[in-house]
Amino acid sequence: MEADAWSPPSVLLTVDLVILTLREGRLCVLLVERGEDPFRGMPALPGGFLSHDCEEILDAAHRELSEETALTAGYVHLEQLATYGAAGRDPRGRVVSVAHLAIAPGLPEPVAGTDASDAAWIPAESVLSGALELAFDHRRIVTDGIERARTKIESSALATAFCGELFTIAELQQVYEAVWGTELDTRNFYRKVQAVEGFIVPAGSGRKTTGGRPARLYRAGPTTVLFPPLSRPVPTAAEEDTGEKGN
Amino acid sequence: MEADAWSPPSVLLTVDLVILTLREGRLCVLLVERGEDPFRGMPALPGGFLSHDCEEILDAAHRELSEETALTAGYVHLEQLATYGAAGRDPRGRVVSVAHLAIAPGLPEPVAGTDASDAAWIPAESVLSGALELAFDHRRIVTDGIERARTKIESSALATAFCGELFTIAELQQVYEAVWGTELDTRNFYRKVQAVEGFIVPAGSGRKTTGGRPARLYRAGPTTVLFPPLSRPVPTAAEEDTGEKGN
DNA sequence: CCAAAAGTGTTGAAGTTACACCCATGT
DNA sequence: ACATGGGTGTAACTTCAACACTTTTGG
Repeated sequence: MEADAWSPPSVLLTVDLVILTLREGRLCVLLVERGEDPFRGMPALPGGFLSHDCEEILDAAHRELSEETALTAGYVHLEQLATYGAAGRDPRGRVVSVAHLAIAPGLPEPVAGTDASDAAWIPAESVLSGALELAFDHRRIVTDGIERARTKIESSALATAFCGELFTIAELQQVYEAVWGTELDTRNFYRKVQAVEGFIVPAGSGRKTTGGRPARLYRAGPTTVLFPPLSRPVPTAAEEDTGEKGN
Repeated sequence: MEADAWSPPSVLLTVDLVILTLREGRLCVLLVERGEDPFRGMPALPGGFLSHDCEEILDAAHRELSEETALTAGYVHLEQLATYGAAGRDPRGRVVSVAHLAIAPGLPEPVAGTDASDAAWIPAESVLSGALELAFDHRRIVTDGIERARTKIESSALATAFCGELFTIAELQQVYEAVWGTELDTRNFYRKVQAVEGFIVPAGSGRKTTGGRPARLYRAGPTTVLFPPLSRPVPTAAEEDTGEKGN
């Protein structure tokens, strides 16, 4: 844009993934232990450089996702989160990272990663509270990702991405409770969710497991925008610890 | 992350700006006519490459903003929007753009840009409707930026960024009506806005201009999150033209 | 006095919360 | 039968849209 002889600086581009899931009713994020030199041995988000010159950013995120989890790509929600490019964030030089948010149904396996030295599901609160130190600016990225999820499940069908193909309303409620860190009234939730046209649609039969009356099964419906939205309960007074309510 | 000899591909990084304002009650976006070769002569978003190796992305956005508008930097809202990096989006090579959203109070001057060949405020609907063809993927970026503004004024104090330091409630209402493309009830809006603690705070005296009872003046308050939110009226039936309601 | 815009009161409809209650299954 | 969780009804309360009405200015 200035003189002809001037040439613009180039940067290295990475994608990082905030992969969220529910394990035993708790919101968890996938972290890997870094095997390479900057921040070696420290937990970090899965991610990496673009693999070749013309790889699409979203494709790169999908590639990293399948490298880190054994997920049949169709059933995972993946969206761009934000871009982090502070000059000093990576000691190797100017590295700009396009962070993505992925939501996966609860994988039973702890996921022994193909690529990374070690991968593990870490409870979100461990990261939010600052108890666990992450490499680079990854704590900030996780915080932003969780905040995105928290606001987005209010008005979009994102919460169903935490469930498998078939789920009960109680399971869906657990998603909301885990992500928001609140408790909801089972009976009101039941109707509120069903009142949203096309959010969830019934599937055939019921199942029981938990030892009461068997619950009906649903699958995600065509609706992506929830109306009316499921609004997060207001924090009644001074209750703002690390995401959990006064326990 | 793979072999030691492999070196990751690098990309060129630009920032692009979706600068929104209100002019005569209409939502407008600032576009420049490109003077350089790719898409020369076509309208495009203001923006450009990072100026030097270690320039912060947000700083670059601020720099482009002040190059294009004569705004006293303190009074402009600026936030990251999203990153666009499709492989074929720029014929010059792999150029990744971090788009930003800026909200400015209505500038009276048509802004003869310092840097660009020509700059003009274009009504948002001209871009949304597709009537005007933009360079690169800039139409998409403008669409995303407007959508962001539309949803964000519901639950954040962003709308005040469209007004000057002092404004009347009627002026604030015009912001909502222009951005959403709907009409609102003056009297309900009046109370709803004041019911949000710390959203707007009164300033000294009143002014009249429009020839009725003079209105009280307000300034933006400390609150950034609006509770309860100002919810966008539901589209009653089949009314979804290009952002305007059936006129 | 009249027009025009600011600001206030009120009412009926709709939504939300809280909780009592019934239903269907395993043991 | 009874414990356990699924699902239904409903009354009290809150919020909201709609619109009549009063206030304050300029001409």
